Amino acid sequence: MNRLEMTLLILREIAITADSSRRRLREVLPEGLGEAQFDVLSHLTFTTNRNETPSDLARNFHVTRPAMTQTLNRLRAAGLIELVPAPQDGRVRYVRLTAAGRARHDEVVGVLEADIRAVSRRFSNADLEGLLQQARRFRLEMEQTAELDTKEHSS
Amino acid sequence: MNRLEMTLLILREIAITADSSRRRLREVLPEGLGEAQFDVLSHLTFTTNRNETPSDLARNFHVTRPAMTQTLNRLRAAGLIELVPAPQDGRVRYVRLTAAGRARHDEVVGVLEADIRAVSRRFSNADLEGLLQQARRFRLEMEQTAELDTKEHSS
DNA sequence: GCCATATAGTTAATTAACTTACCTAATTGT
DNA sequence: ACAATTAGGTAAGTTAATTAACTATATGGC
Repeated sequence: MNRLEMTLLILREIAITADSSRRRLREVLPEGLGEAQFDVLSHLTFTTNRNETPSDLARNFHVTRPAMTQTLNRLRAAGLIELVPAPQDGRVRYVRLTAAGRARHDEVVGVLEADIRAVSRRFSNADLEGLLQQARRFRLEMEQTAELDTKEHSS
Repeated sequence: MNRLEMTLLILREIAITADSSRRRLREVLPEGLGEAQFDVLSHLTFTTNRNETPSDLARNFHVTRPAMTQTLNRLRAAGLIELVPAPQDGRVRYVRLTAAGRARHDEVVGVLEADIRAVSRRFSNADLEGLLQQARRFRLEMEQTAELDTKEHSS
């Protein structure tokens, strides 16, 4: 088996795993909280007080700004985030997680934690560390290749 | 960093990588061929002459039968698959890849191959083999945990 | 200072890919 | 022979995305 074939198989495993965890997340999400919304909520819990704007989030998640507007609207309607105006720039709004938003996120994570813990128990510390390192390297190489592609396309 | 945290980070890397490759696929897909359709096409190229039914495919992809009906309808409308009636069972139809379907699939794969090759070149044979093995093991443990969850739910 | 241009955000319309609820036809087990 | 299961499909609705077009604010060159 050559490297091309192995890389294809690695991508397949990654796709299946991502799909599987995605499916589990969907089962656990409460009524009215969609996947895209949870992803943003989750991101915000890691980056509080960084004054992120809707545009920043759109870039971060690789979606268009209207897509992010829609996601943020739903989160705001549910009271899970707030948009506060930026003092220096009248165009800009900062996205802020509310207490309710943080609570809702933590509920979901609480349910998922049991599953993730069950998986983590099957591996040694060293195995997890190795996999994490390799997976991260693989991801970085992928993104670098993707960048080259987009630059080619724009030329 | 404990095992739970490492597992979370691994899942994050996997999610990002899957998303990235998905995005690249979307860029490459020709007008009128959606992701779900390509996935089915791709699956069929690996399993020709196995007499798979729409139900089989729905199970395989973890989607409902109406979802698969829709995907197959589009593929059939584009002439990329055929549904042939099963001789022994009047309810069943077998899904068959057409020559046009195989050709369309191969075109897309041809474009993607350059990218995958670029990534594969950055890794040693041993690294890829190690990552593949670990990624597969991780996937299997995930699926096993997911199975337990669904059984709990049905009891 | 003024205007061209870029940037932030939004609205409207459309699409892909799902879901659930419900229906029909064919098969199977007792 | 007939009740229950299975294969397939229709209809209607949802989520998350897209592109096109709009408004409002900011900025850089002359």
